Amino acid sequence: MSVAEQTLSRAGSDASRPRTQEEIARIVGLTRVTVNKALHGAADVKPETRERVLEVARRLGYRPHAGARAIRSGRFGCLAVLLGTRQDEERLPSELLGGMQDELAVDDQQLMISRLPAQDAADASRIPRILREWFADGLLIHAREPLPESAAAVIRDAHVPAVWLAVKRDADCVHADDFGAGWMAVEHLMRLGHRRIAYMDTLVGESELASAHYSHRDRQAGYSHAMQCAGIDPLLLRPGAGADWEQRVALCEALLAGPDRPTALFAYSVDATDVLQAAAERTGLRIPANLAVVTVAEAGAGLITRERRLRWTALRPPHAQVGRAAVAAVMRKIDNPLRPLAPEAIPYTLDAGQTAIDVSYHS
Amino acid sequence: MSVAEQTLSRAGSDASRPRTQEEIARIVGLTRVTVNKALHGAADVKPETRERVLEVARRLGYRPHAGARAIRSGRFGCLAVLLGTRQDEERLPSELLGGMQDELAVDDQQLMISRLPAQDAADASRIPRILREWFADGLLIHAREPLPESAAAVIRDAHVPAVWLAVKRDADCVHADDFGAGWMAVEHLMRLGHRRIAYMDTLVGESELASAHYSHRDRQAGYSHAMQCAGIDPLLLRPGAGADWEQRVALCEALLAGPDRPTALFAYSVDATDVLQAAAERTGLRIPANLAVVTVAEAGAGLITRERRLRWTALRPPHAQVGRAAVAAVMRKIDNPLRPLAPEAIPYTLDAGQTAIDVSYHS
DNA sequence: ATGAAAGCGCTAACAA
DNA sequence: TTGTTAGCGCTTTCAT
Repeated sequence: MSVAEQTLSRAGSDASRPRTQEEIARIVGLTRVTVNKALHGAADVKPETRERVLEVARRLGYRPHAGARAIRSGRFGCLAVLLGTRQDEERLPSELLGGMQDELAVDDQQLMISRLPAQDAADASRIPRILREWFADGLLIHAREPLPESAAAVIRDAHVPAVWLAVKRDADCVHADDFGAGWMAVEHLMRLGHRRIAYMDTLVGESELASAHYSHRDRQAGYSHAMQCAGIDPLLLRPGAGADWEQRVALCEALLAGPDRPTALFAYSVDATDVLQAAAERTGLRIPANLAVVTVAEAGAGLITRERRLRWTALRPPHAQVGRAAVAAVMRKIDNPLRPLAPEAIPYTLDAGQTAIDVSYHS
Repeated sequence: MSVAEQTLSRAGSDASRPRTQEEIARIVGLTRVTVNKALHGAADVKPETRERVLEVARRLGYRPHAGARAIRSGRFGCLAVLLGTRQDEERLPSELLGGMQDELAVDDQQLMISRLPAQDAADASRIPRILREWFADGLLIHAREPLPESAAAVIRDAHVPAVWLAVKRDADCVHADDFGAGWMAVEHLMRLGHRRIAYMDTLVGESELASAHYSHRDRQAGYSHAMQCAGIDPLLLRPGAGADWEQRVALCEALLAGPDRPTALFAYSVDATDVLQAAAERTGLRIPANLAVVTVAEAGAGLITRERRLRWTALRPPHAQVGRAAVAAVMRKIDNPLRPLAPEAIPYTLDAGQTAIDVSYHS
């Protein structure tokens, strides 16, 4: 197809058509090869020639074609995040994304985002292109629950270096250290002199625990381990998903009303602190004057408004670090695809906040 | 380079090496051409041959090389989101992402996510690859504030079809209808019989209004217009960014304590409702029994806990629709790059919630 | 029903 | 200092 024909067939779209080294070459009166060298700053191109080439390239808005590069180099310079379809999988915490971007920037890599089909897709056309085609050098899989078998199979068959996020596996995964979170919460509270420390998880009941996200088991395990190391019996509150608001508050209330009530509590999530706040109010207890509270919460979580706009004492999920580590892991896996990577557990960080004070200040 | 050498130089990485039609052809004993046809289900390939090809392709984990495709077709089948670096630009609301993905799925397109460099980057190497190379067919720019000039220039020079999100421009933009939001809030409250309706924006002061995000001006303008249409004077509360928490509450308190205090209030954001709640409590007013409140809030925003866990009466930002519309717009622009697209303003939706009741029920 | 030839844009090796 | 040749993986056109 001649240039004239090209221009004709894409009438009007001229400005946004990719310019090629060939085009530059024609204008400057050189060959593609010399143009290429000039663009790459090769030593054996006359400086003056180089200038002319760069000038024309700039004028034309020339940009190298990533597809052509990918063919030659064997690398796209691009990773892909694969999102699950459950609500907590579909949403990518912005700090996680930020952490990924930070690490990606180190190697000047790009990021694609793709979503797994909602229904278990036997229908091949609904599988995202990122899995059907060779488009990214590696995969970051963000799915807290096991993937539908069809999807898992496609990923296996694609033979792409992949690392899993927020999941515990034998290898090739990066996740937050939830056992450590439980331990840290107890450690912090014990340093403040607390001994009777309870643990509450309002999201997952005892019966669903085995099949729930690992963090529910691990935070509790970390908590229990720390308690037992101190020679104290764990005190677990797990209303279960079946319990409604009133039942949950009542259960919590019963705990707080008892004679040897806990002086401190570690909450799985802010969801639990809502229940706790309601129960505390009913029993006339105040946070933190009568009850120390440590929870797990994003930095953006609300204040505890009931009292005096206090900031929660909280363990912050290490989203950014998980993102960075995961990207770094895939990059390593791209260089050496066959070697399994040891799982990485990234520690939470403690925000001392204002809802856990020394037990000696309790009234 | 021979196949043997290739295998050697990438020793160990064999499983994750892209397989080519050439490889399939060698195994099946055909040419690339026939293999290609078979893979595309061409009519002139013997069904039995086709089967053999597909079988080998599956066994090898063959996936077409997106780069090669892009070269031939002139399309990557991929859009890119460009994020600004301010905090509210860097974070992509998950519903916005979801909406984009929904629309992208229609045309089986991929999505890349890239970030503009933090400092105004004269340093060309810090410009994201998505702008330096030809990698995406179109751009979605998510930047509430004007971009640094260097970045804007690069985008212009790249000659990529681009649509702007959450910004008002003469053309090629998709944003929420904030004027409409102001209007809707007043309309809803007036239907409930309210007349004395105040407006409060705690984030941006009078002096910064002109340079702030358009939504601050538009929501107020929509509110004011609706009030004036009803023949009522607008009642504006805009403490300004300089005011601290106490000053903001005090200002609000003064308003609520007055003799002809408003019976309803429209808040720019939940930030304002925090102030409002504090002021209401001090003046002994209850929401919604004595004061109707409409705010703008994400679906995930907290409940108003102070009273009885009520859900805010709120205008929901149409993130998903904005995402869909923006993607659809870029796709149109890719087909016809020169033609400017008329700006699209997507309406908010009202969640009736529980914090605005009929004025006749007020006590 | 199958294949030969050509070309997309880029680049490395090797002349000239 | 510049150019020739070749090839990456895929696809279209035109033989055979």
